[in-house]
Amino acid sequence: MNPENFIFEKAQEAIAAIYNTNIDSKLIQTQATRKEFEGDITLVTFPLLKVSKKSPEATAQEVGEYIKQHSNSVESFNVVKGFLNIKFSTGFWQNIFSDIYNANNFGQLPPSGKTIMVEFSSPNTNKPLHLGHIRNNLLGWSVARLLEANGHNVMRVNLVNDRGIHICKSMLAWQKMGNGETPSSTGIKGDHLVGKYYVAFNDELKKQIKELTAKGMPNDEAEKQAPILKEAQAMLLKWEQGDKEVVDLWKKMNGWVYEGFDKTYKSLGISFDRTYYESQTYLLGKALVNEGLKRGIFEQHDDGSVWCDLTADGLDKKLLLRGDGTSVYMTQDLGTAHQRFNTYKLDEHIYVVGNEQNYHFQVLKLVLKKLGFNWADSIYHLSYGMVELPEGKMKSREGTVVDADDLVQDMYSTAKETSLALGRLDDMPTNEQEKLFEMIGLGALKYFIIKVDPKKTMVFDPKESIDFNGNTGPFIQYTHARIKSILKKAVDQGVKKEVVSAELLPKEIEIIKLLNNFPIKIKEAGIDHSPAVISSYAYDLAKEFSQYYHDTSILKEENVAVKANRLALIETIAKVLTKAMGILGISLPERM
RNA sequence: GGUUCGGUAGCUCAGUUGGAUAGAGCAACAGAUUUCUAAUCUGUGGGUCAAGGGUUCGAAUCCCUUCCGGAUCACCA
Repeated sequence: MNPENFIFEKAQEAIAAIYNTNIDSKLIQTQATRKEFEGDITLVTFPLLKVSKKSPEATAQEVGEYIKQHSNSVESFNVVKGFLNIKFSTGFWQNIFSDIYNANNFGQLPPSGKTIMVEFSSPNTNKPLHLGHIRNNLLGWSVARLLEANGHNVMRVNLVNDRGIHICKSMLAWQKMGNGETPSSTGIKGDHLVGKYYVAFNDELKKQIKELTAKGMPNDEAEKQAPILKEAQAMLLKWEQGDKEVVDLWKKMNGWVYEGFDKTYKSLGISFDRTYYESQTYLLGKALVNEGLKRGIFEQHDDGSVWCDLTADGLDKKLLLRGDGTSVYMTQDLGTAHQRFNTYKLDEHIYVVGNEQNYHFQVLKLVLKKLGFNWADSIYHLSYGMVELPEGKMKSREGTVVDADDLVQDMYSTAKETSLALGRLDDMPTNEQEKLFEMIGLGALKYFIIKVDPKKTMVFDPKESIDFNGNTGPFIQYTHARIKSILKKAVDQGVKKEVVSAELLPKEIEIIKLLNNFPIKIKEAGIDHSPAVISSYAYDLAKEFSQYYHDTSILKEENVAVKANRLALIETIAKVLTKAMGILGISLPERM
């Protein structure tokens, strides 16, 4: 029995008995008792005054007395202003503790039967991943884990933007000045090599624009007339016509990029159930639009282009098909959403995409709704803010973009340095050490990013994120490792661990409360799609343990029963921490 | 300008359906340790919750206005 449920029932019972009336269950408001007062849970009596027709204090007193008399789980109660603080008996907490200790896979909610698709990452194949992508990937990944903990069947998908003018830019630059360079001939990672030529293209473009304006051409005209841009556009046309030479080059260079991406994903601990490519999906949605046009939902302009009028909904008119019949971004997204909901019978579809596309998703849902698809309401845009550096925004032009691979490497090096300096890993084989440094470095990075509310613009300070103290991933990892080590020692000593009916310290009750909250937190976080809830929970739990351990050196305890109880408690903490760390993606290798 | 999301300690961030004296970490200062891993723990200082008004027993939280910042408003994706 949960404390909340208990009070909920008892309070209703009490009010029915004392005031002879049934009240709306919404009026029963509980909260955890604040630390400065005695008690475990608090009933707020202000909403009850209408029924009791008495002062807050008197009402609290009456309800408290009733509950105390009619339950042996309540040890005592006190009244402060309008707040009724109730303290449970030790036995009550022991029961809860015992239930959690014996539960299998605590924190894993029962199967919901729902299938949820999470689309995230969605890179372009013309340049390597950077810090912004990292936020996207980490969010997508942990939301997927979180939803799995909620019992849903989750599909992780990636939609790679592998076509379009920007890809042709890299291709053209490589053709012109690449001298046949390949990742293997240069030793450069494929995505970085292609990115290099994307930059080269832009440099050349800038140069040509400058030359044209020097000859007297207006700037905006020059931007359109630059020969290299014309060439890129011609290349795109050739690609669309299936020109063999262009398509082969496209395949070759994209192949390099995919190899590079695979490495980056692997280093982040991320994978997908399915990868979609825009080159294969960009024609989807046309039929949908044409059907909508036939049904009079959309309108056609004189040039043949098709639009959806959303002005009645406070938005603008949105283009769905160009005059020449070719599709735009929106067309494709309409089509892929339709296809995915049909194929996989999705109950929900989450898109992890930056907040610069808020408008796009607003329109997407609205247009689908207009087409009569009720599942449009099951689309959720998990929108996240930009990542900035302490010195300001990242700007590719100024070279202040933080590259994903560099960052992961940096985190690894720092983790290694710090860990080795402590000199406790001397007996660990080198390959295990490497694995460990990876997870610590990555744990720092992941936790630092996930703990921030997604919709906020965040500042990423590399120095702060690799701190190992305080509210950080490594602190949680370390605490977890510490508990494991204590438990191992206990096993070596042949000490028992079991839940026994011993007296509980206040700190222990606090920990049991926290543990008991875990499934509630999972559910709450799942509804909001917010893994940040889990990160702060994990930190609280780790911190509680640290304080607890500091106060009660467990292995030194002489009373056998108390010792067994304490070991059972910290084993439960480890269990919950393991689950939480799994959701955050910061689990350590077993050995540690 | 329209739409939209933010603004909480010096810095980075929490803050539950509106509840009691708004919390962590970092940084600063002062302490603790016969421990399993000190990557720890305790304490101190630090706040006009952007500003003003409203709703009510009660507001960082809900409503309105203003100020500041981001994003967006393409036949790009």
